Amino acid sequence: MKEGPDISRIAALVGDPARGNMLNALMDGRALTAGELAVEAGITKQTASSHLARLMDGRLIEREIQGRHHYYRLAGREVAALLEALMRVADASGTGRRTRTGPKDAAMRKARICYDHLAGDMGVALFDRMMADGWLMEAGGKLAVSPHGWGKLAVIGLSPASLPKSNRPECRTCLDWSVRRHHLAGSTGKLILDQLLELGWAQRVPATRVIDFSASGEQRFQSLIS
Amino acid sequence: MKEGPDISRIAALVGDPARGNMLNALMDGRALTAGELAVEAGITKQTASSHLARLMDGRLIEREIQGRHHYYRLAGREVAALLEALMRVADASGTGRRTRTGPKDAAMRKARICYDHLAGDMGVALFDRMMADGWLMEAGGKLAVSPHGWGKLAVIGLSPASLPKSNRPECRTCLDWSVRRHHLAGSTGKLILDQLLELGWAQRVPATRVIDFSASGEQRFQSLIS
DNA sequence: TTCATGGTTCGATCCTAATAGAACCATTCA
DNA sequence: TGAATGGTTCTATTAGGATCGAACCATGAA
Repeated sequence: MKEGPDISRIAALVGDPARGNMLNALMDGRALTAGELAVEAGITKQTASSHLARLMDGRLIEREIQGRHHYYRLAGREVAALLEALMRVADASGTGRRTRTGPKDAAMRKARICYDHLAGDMGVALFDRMMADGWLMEAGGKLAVSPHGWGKLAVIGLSPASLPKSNRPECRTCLDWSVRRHHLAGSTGKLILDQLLELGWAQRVPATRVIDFSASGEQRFQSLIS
Repeated sequence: MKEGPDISRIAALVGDPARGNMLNALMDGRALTAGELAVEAGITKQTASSHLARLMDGRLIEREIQGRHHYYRLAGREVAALLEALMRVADASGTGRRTRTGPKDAAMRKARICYDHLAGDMGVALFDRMMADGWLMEAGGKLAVSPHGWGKLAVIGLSPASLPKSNRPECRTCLDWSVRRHHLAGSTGKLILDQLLELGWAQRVPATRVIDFSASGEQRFQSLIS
């Protein structure tokens, strides 16, 4: 009776601290090399290689080989969503025992990248506004940006033509780890974040998932959603 | 460097097959005794007791003691959501290697209980209809049943007075493991499922999470959402 | 070719944690 | 009170897997 449900097979993969660190490092959607991931996890490259092979086997990550560099990335949104769900439970579980919320932690709660879209307080605030003001609409069982919504998004230079041609859902919701409410994911979520960075309203803090808004950028963002 | 992110601490708890089986058994929202969980996991009661202590420590489950019986249940919706997220990834990961979808599996995909609300094809179909036909509305940043929605729900004997007095969110969405789209959770989700069982349109299949609709029950359910 | 760099494979070691036997505690019932 | 049942604690055993040293393979540069 060593079979068990498949959920344990997956959970055990994330359950090792070294692999957890690796997956965490990949949460910003970028692809990292095996060596970088080894450093990230604080282990030697041999050990890292073994872990990466197991993660590949479990289809949690994907590999892209370029020359002698092997780049690894998360296998998809489902995996990112799983990691956020874990953080949410870990956050609830950890309260009361060691809630040492450092300064970087505060920045993470305010605004961060979640796979490829905006999360944290500001991500949730944006989504709230979109829902309350009818930026989104129901179309064929799926959620999409309404004409009114596109009118608003035109302010930051976006139009329906900006959407990539793919079968990826236009709008999705993603449950926020820190705020515990939904924010916007899907291709529109990615589109908006990309544009915020493009406009210089905010920038990524290297080696973290933090999104740092400039003073004027945050001001403009606030006026956009008010 | 044996610290690692907290996500690994939680994932490792689910990562053991015995604990995974236990949590899986608790996914139907009921509370089970330590002995029942031991049988469910195929281990002795001593071992089960040790596992349950660890799950308690990680705040994944809660205990309620009644006489000599110790009842365990999932600690909350977040935990149930985590397990569904795991199933979703496990499902995607497992395809291609052993997709032995048995008959019970088909029933699970059609209709099942997810913590305390309806999931599967029928749960998603209900939620789609609710969204498309304006059964829900935005109120103070939260989702709630609209007057029109209550009119529809009156058909199965529900009214706003049916809602329990609690601070639990009235409506929430839960990402469906099998269909990979949202279905309705929250107190309204529980309310509806309870009523469907009460009316005899469907019943639970013992020892599983399957919800079995009667022929006439399914027919009436379909006419409700069409 | 030769050397340096980035990754993987192999083998040996070591440590954690899952497991069950035995004993113990608490509650219910006769 | 004593017997039966449900759970927990303690202990020793055992197995799986995380780890790294060493060797090996592939790519790119000199």
